[in-house]
Amino acid sequence: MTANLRQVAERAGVSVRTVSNVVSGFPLVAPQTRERVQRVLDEMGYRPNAAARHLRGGRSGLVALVIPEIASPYFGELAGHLADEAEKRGWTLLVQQTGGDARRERELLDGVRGQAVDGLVMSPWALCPTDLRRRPDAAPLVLLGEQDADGLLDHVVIDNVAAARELTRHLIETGRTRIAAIGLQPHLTNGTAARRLTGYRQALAEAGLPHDPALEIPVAQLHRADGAAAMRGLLAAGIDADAVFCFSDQLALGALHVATGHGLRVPADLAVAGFDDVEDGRYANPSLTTVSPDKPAIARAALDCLAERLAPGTGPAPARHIVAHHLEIRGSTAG
Amino acid sequence: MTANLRQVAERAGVSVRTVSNVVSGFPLVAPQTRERVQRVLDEMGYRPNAAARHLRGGRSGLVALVIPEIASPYFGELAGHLADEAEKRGWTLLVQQTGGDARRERELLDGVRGQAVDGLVMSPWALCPTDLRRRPDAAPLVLLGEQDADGLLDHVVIDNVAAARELTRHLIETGRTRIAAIGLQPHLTNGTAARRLTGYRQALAEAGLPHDPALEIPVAQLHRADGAAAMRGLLAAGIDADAVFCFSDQLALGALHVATGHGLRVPADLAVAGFDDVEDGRYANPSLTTVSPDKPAIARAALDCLAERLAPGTGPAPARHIVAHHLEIRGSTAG
DNA sequence: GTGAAAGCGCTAACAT
DNA sequence: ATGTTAGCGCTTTCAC
Repeated sequence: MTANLRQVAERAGVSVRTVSNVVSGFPLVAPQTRERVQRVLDEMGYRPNAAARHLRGGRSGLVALVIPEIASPYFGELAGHLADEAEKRGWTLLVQQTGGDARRERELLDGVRGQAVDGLVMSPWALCPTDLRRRPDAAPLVLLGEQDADGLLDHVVIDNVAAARELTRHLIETGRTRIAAIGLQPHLTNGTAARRLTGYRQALAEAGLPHDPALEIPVAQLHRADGAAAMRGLLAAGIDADAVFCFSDQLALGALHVATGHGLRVPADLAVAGFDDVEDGRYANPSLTTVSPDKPAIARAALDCLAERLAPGTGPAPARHIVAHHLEIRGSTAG
Repeated sequence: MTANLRQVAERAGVSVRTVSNVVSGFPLVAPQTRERVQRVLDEMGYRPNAAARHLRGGRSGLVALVIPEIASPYFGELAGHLADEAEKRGWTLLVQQTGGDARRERELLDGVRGQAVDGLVMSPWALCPTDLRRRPDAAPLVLLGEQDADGLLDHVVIDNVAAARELTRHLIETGRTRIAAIGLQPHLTNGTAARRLTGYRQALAEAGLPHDPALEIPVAQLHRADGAAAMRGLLAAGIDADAVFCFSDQLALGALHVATGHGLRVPADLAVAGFDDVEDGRYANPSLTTVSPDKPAIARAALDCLAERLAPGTGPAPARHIVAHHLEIRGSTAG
């Protein structure tokens, strides 16, 4: 076992109290005592025991990231930023996967194992705001993505309506008129897809383009396979789209793969655009036009939010935190 | 605060001991008592306090994944499998990023914040086996990737030499004779790239093909950008390769992007192959031939290894755990 | 400026 | 089969 306070105290000939003071930087210690204690501390390679601190003080230094799956590129990139930001604040990030399953989301919210975390950053798919709020004296929670829970829960988002409208407008400006939208998720409580659809429809309406329900394609998940399936469906149905706007880069990469395999030239015959700006998109052939959310800012906003809730006092009311985004125009729409 | 054992005991009219027995499933409790206590437990929504358990028993239920970056698709997919496997064993996975930096690797090994974990799964880039072994009474450690540390440290690997040889042989069998290898990393302590190079050279030698140092390209990192840069260098130097074997899918996707952008037809003019079988590769245009390591098996092997070290007794000597792989032949080499 | 000691919630050794 | 209690390592209140 590693040395504890009592052992250090004995060796340094002082009390546990004094050693604790030195370790925690408490000011009222004689400089000479401090120095001697510090030397013993170093000699013995003292490390504060996290469990004891946690038991005593109530803080574990752990923040949980609760997401459908870490293997998804978007969540992977986000997790990277969150881990970095957490580190800066003296926290450590822990990952819990839900697979988008309601029971698992509930379990993790209630803290089956997460009980020992100081806060949660969660991207819910199956639980609605009402469910999410039902958690007696639990750790602070901040949500990622649209939730229709303004004022009830903290959540970090980009302006999905505006972003989808901008991207659709870009497609229209480059001459496309038959623009499909792939990625509706009517089965999810998470309102992100719905907002993107709204932005898409707004841009069409603004341009005076007709709105064709046959061009709005739902998907089961946001994986490449789902985008591929949607594209195959579009082609099989003989629907003559000249652009597809996918609600995630993964969907777009799947669609791009199928379109190219079908002999379509992108972007000449068909423009393809995505959402998220994950690294895969940049190196696709052709590289993918997409909406780029400011991911480091999302990570910062989420952790700032938790930090505020953990600070003494109740902090501000739960809010919708909007983070910047920009359009990243690349070869798949503007070759 | 949530209810504790004492409060439950009072309400149920028994001692803490009995409640503890019920919670932990200790057999010697009268069925009738057990039932009554369980009811109170449920009523009060009792949750064991992780910090107290940890302080008392020494187990935190946490396993740290220490890797260069979680945003990399390979590590993302692996993290997903590790999180699932950890969950099955009652562990929670925590992520620590090193950026491949030696000081940071050292820090995390010594447990700056990781001190409270039951074990570490690490992919070292900067520290050598000697450094890795220098850690007094720390948590069990299992390494991912080649380490030249047989018998000294537990590590989980695939047979990189064989895998690289098989892939190179496949390229030769499809008629390629000028095969470049992209991904040498002479600056890393991690011997993975070196073994893949060995396998590549063996296959060339077996086929009686000359070995050309100009075709062996080192890279700084394993990102798509590095693969792209290497491919650009190859083209700029006017080197007439008919295939490139990249030591990661990320490198291959970068190379593919540049080759295609240069007007090369893949695989007709140039075959491109990768390593890792990450999902991006499957949906690339054309889809990427690659070596597919059994990632779920890697996750299982790593955690089995930690579990053995944590079990009472010292367990078997540190060993090299070899996991299966197979060749995944796709359009980028065999269109 | 420093020491003594209580107590966070749990497990397990020791009693009965 | 169940009750009592020491003690894990730390922080902090209360004394001096």
